[in-house]
Amino acid sequence: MIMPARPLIDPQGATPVYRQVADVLRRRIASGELPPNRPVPSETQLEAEFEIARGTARKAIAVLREDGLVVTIPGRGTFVNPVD
Amino acid sequence: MIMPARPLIDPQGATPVYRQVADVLRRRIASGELPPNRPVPSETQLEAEFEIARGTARKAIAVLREDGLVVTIPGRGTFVNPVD
DNA sequence: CTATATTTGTGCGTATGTATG
DNA sequence: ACATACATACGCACAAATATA
Repeated sequence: MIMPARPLIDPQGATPVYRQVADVLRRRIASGELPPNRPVPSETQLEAEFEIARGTARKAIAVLREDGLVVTIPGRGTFVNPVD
Repeated sequence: MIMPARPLIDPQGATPVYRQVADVLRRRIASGELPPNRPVPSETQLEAEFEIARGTARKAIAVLREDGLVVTIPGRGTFVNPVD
């Protein structure tokens, strides 16, 4: 039996896992679940929640950063952008 | 001369270094060498003792924390759980 | 109150090895 | 060959919490 340990992610899907994770976070930002100036889950937390490798978590965050949705502050974390 | 700088750890072994370190600490807890409410060696100390990277030390501690053997307090340290 | 040291938290960058599509 | 992903491990820097001088 294959356990669907990752409800929101489809590892077999056409879109890469890191994009799927980025999309989930994007939705949380859009919905207000992750409000401006609040930290996005850390790489470690993303690892645990989505059961992904650290590199994949970082890649997901990088997507949001490139889209200007979040800003990363070294040593502190990644935060939802107040602008927009 | 090859220095056996890591007596208790085998970097080439089948089990990951962070698990081996966790096992060493687990034994120290079980034996009473690390009694309840006493601090486990800090990440820096584990780095020095086992000659590992800090990330590896953190992962070893994380294993013990997931097993409920220790509790970590930011800014203070990680302590052997009194329960059990 | 300030300053310093210690410890944990977080992130960045890199590297190696394995596996899959 | 290449991209994706996982797992492991190294090293470095900055931030925050705590404790102490």
